[in-house]
Amino acid sequence: MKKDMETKYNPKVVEDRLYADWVEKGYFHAEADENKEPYTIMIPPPNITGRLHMGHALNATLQDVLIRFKKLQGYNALWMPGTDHAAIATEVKIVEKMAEEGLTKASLGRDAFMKRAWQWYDDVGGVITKQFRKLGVACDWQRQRFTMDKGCSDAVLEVFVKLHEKGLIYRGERLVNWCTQCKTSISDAEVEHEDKQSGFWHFKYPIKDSDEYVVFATTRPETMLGDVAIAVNPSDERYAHLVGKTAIMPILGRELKIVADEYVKADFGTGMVKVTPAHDFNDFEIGVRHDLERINIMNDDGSINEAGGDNYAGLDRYEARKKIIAQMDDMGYFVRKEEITNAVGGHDRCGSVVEPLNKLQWFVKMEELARPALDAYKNGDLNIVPPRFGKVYSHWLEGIKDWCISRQLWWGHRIPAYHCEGCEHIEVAKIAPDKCPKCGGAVYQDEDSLDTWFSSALWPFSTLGWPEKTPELAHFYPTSVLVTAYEILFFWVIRMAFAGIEFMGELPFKDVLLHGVMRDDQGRKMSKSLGNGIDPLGIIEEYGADALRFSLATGNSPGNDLRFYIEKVESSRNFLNKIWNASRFIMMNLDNETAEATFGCLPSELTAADKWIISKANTLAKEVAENLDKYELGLAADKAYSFMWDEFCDWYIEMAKPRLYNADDETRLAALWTLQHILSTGLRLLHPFIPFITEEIYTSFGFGESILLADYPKYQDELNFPIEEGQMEQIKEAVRALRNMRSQMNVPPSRKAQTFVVSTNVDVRAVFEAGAKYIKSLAGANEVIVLSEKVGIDDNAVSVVVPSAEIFMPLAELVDMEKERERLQKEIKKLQGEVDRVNAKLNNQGFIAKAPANLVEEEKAKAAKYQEMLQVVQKQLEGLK
RNA sequence: GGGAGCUUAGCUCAGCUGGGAGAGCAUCCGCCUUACAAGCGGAGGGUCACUGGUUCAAGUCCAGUAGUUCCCACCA
Repeated sequence: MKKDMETKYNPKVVEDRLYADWVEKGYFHAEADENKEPYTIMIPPPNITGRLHMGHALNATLQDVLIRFKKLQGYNALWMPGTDHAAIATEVKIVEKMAEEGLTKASLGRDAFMKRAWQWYDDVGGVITKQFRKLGVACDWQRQRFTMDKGCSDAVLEVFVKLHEKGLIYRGERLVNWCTQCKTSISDAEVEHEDKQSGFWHFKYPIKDSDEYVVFATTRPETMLGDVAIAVNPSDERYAHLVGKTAIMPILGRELKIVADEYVKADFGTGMVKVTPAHDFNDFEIGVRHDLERINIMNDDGSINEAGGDNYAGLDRYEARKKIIAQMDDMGYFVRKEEITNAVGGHDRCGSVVEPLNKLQWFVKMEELARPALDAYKNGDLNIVPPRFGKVYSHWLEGIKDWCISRQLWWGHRIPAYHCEGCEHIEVAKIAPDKCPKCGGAVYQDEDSLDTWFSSALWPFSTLGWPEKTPELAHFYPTSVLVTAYEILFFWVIRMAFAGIEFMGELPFKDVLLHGVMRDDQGRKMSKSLGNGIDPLGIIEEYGADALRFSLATGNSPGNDLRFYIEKVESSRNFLNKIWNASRFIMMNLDNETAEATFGCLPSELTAADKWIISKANTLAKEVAENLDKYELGLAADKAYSFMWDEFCDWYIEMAKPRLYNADDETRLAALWTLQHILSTGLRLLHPFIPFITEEIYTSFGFGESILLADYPKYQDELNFPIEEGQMEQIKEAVRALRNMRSQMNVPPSRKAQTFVVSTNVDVRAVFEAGAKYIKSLAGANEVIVLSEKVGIDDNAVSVVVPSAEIFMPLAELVDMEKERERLQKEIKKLQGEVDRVNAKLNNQGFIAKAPANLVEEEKAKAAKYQEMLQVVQKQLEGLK
């Protein structure tokens, strides 16, 4: 059992070995078992194109803390891992790679492209999950899934067909957000609006058979090629006479209806709006109301098509813009240019400006699906942490528009719709029909694929086997908590919520824990484009996964962004080393015999110090578990940290030393027992945060086969020792006071002195008799004499006061009486401050009358205590004079 | 145009249901005390952005102001 331990903890030699061991022993694997209570987390599946970044590290750490915590608590804990096919992101990468070889999608063809894409998946799709393992995540890798694997794809088909049957999926011509670079439609959630400085060009169009003009302004002059009308507000008297007349778009000579529509604001701009139904969402609506033609003037790549006329066809949209301005100017129809800032939509993947284009696309009707997801939140069935994001959730659902789910991509789930070549019929089915069920004509599958979030929305149940009724699905669904960044709320959380309700009949998770995004040390969001990301793998290489994890889990609260500081990792590393060395110390003092002897149950000869630390650990266990259950991971970690370092290492271990070093001490075994008990408790409490080092130490001591098989510490009444806690606090206070005094008086640590404790209280004297050894070892006393009155003590001894006792340390030759007076005066000032503050409270009639009785009593006790201490110090000062 | 967050020690941040302001890092002083110098002991440092309100009591609850960050939004 006894092992030699290095003076410094070296994660490198530990982490990979332990992780392989955990996986091999199947500790992360969970089977459906109706006799156990499940605890389930579905990982937010990382993109297969991705590389591990700090955001993953944060996200994974939080989930791992929760999973390990619940596992130790005895739950049947399942953390389901997997990856996302990331339709656009992946396809873009593959296309880029192909371009290097001079290939294009068109030249390769769909089948060959897909073959290539799957090859790429086989080659690199597993990289990200390998990287996750370095973090120590307790994922059930046997159950790893991929959004495009057979099961998940079946679920996608099932959902598509079912929603279609219910009439919730439809195909229609609508304006969609179109990325001219990726040449696909994208959803509203994928558009990022950014305020940009933009030209605001004013033009006039002549009115037919009149010498009047309509004057309007636009930020996108190229869309004038698609103008079909001019609109004014119906109540705008200035233009009432124009309604019904016809304006002329001079470049194309097209006739434009002048219509009245409420959408137009009379007091903005000129009060006249050009209407381009095929290229603007509002104009589209106006067009519907007034039955206007939709003239599409743009190709998929953003260039102008033949509808724009011979002079413009083929020109890029921005070239066309310049040319139109110039031509309108030449023709005398340009009025002026202003500058305004307006929100320009860009594609969140490639950044290029999104064009609203009129396209035939597939949509999910959202209203009916959104309502129950909204109700679930309003009923309180969905607990969002922190709660403020609940408003964001409900606001988004309330204003939700139909979801454009078709993408003009090949990498993804191809839409299970089959078009008849003969009639107009479209057959939606899981299995491709041989021929058209209507007319018997040949059919071909729809070319489009689905938005990547369509499959992610099903993740909580598709990964458990749905639509099959598997035991896993019955046992592990709904999941316990979803942990993700608040950025993903719209994309994913909301869609999982309504998909879960629709297909499983209940929400896919009870709690949603939202965390912030990672920022660099200057507060900038870590991003690829800024190049300010810090590689978690590099940090792990240098400091270990535990240090990284601990630094991510502490000092942070849900929903708040987190700055990455290497100093914080270092301080976490130092903490690990502290635990390591404390363990090493205990190990050094154990031999085979004592280890065996101290292994049993609670020994009867526990001292006050033992009971004090046992009691503290007992309370800690309760608090840490409570914090974790409330997702206060940072608080939980902080508490465990300060207990292990400040209480256990700095006080208890130091107190145990004299007992350990004295072979004759009859409480020696009790100390060894307590050291191990506390160490074991602390390791188990900390294990969710720092799994590797805790496992390494736990097994080195032979506490068990694996800490993963251990029980989480539980609060036990019989381990609660309030009296001993009070006694030890008194000893600690005396030690602190003496140390403080010695430091202020510049007494070298090597200078030991006789120490007298004087108290009229017999119980207090007993406490100090028992605690004498601690005052000796911790406060530089070579002898401690406990007295009931001050006799036989050098008048020039320096003194400190603690509640109910006075302590003297004769340091004659070292003491500067002037300094001592100053010190005592300072002490008096401090105590006087306390007395004043407490008295102010007690003199407040409102406080006495309305504050809780126990609080008033406490304050009274404090008043008495400080008053007494103050008098004692004052007497000491007088004694010096 | 809506909505939300943040403002606490030099820096980065905690502070749960209101009851004597905390941590880490940094700074200063003293220590190679046989687990650990990635350490030990001690110290300094904050009118908790501002104003008002509720309360016996406010960093904490409410209202407003300022600065700052973010999200949503079709003002051409």
